[in-house]
Amino acid sequence: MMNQVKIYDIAGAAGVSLATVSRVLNHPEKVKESTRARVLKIIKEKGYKPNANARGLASRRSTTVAIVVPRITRASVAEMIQGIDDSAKKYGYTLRLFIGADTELQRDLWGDVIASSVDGILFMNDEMTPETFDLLQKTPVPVVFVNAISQTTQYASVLIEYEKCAYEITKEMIRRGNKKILFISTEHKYAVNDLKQKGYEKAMREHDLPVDIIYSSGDLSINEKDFNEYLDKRVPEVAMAVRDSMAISFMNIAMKKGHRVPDVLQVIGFQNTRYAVLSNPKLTCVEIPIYEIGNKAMSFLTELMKQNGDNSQKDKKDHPNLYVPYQVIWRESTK
Amino acid sequence: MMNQVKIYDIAGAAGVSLATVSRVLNHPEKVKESTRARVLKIIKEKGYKPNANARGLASRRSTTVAIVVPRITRASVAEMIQGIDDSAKKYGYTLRLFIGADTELQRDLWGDVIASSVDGILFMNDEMTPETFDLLQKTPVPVVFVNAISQTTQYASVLIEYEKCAYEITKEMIRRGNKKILFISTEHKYAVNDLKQKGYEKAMREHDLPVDIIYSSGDLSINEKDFNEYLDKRVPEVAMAVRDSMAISFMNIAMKKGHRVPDVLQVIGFQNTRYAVLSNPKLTCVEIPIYEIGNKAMSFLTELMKQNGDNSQKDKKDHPNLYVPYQVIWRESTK
DNA sequence: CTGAAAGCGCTTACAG
DNA sequence: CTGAAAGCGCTTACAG
Repeated sequence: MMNQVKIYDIAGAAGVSLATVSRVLNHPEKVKESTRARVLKIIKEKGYKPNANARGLASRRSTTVAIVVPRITRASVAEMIQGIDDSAKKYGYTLRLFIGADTELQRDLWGDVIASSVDGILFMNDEMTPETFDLLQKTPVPVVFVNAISQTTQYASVLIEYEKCAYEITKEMIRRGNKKILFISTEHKYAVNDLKQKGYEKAMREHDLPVDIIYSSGDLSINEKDFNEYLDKRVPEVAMAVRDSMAISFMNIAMKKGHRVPDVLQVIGFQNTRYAVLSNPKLTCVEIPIYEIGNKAMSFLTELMKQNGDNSQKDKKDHPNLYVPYQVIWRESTK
Repeated sequence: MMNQVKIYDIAGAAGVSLATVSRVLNHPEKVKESTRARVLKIIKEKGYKPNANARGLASRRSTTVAIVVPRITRASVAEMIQGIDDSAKKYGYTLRLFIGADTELQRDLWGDVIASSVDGILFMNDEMTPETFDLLQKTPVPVVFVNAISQTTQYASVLIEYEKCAYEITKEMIRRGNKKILFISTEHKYAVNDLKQKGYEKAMREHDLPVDIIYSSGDLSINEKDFNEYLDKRVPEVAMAVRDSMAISFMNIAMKKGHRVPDVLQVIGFQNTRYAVLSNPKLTCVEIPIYEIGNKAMSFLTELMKQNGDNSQKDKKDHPNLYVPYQVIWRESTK
């Protein structure tokens, strides 16, 4: 086991006090050019890195942010984290990862987040029970919602305009002459899926077309059962699902029943995961720029953290939602 | 901004010293039943959580482990992290996430890992340059390789027996009467893919069958080009790819060229991601129990961390690889 | 521009 | 079983 090099070692080797070494790292402009260079050289030679715990404790800034997600295996989470990480690196922040949904948050997880003394929180959970809201209120550091909505203007959200987006693509399919348009959503209520549904319904109603929605599980085998039953009764002209995986699952089952895609049935997904390109035919879908969302959320959080440091007494101001542009990727599952 | 409750507040409210509060949390058996209950009650009421930085600094144990991965968006990483997290929760550990490949490790990232004073490291990177090995050697906390190989017995690896696994499935396809078996690997060298290839080659040679390997990119559009070119020349009876996504991509292209799967061409992937179930036909593949691998790696790491605390002077012992059982999931892409 | 000193919020021998 | 005290490795007013 190595002895890690400490700030004392650097100070000793450079012939200065600890304070100076610390300043070289944290306020370089306050140190004379020549001594700064000398100290820096030794820091490099010895490979010195200040202990994050000690630094965090003394400065009350940990340059660490927490990512809080309900599940890490959700299709979009990994890429979002990649976006967050790239931005975090740019600003010199390090990441802590907390995985858990509402119930875990209630129990202990949020306490762990706070105790870890992060400087800010990226919150990706979409269930906002009153209890969770309460926890958020007691949180001493800024929180940004990432691809989720905060339901209050007190917290910033970074996401796309889901309602508008679903509205527009539905309208476009109507314009192309389709009337029987199915909307496939999740059984479990997610705020963002509700928004998509609202957009779909609005477009359908504006054209006096019948709203047709099924709610299914995130579990593929349950999906298959539900979709089989549905397709035994009728075949829509267009099926639009809140997730790529559900769209593809629906498409595969319809094709097995002999309905040709896109001739008879057209299928549209949401997200543009890799699934969309690996499906056969390739899936048309709304591309959610999830990397961008993560990236932007992190950089916005750095701004809030800066303010939070400057004037912690100032009362919380309202934060608008930040919208990231989306686009539709037309592929083989539509004509 | 809330004032976080400190250990002093608890001590004050309970009418005991800080030391006692601390003991209640860390060595409850050393505290009298009645005072323990009283302190615990107040801790709960006030929602007290010890500051992780301070605790880490004072105890030299942060109950935090680092996950180090080259990319978070790799197909298997999310599920592995889920496995790690579930185990970490059980043992009371918290996670830090460091994303970066070999070059970033060299530059700064490994230094960040060390500075964050984690108690242990879960290392998932598959490039082990001599420089990286050097960094590992200087690391003051235990390291466990997760679904990667350490190339030295000094570090434990948790993974499956890739070579054996590829050997056996190749042999099985030979037994079923196939002779033209293609192996599809990545352009970029990954140690685990080399193992798979070795197993494939061994089986082929044992039966005097010609080894046929193509190396392609992880990028799907480049894949498609490579696979198109290959298929213009010949069609194998079996194609086996190191990743599900490559297998599916190959399968889709072959089908577009009119080769029926599985009648003419059979396809096998590695991993058993969700892609495998969303493909049409559904993909046969070797299931890598990636969740289990993460889970087991974390629990093994806790053991090493315990030892590391007990006797940090003891010299490093050799650690064997820990193998997790795999299985083949036969689906529609084979007959 | 630099150093001595206090303090961040804990834990842990050491006494008693 | 409990408390007073030292110390973990830093940062940051405060003097000079």
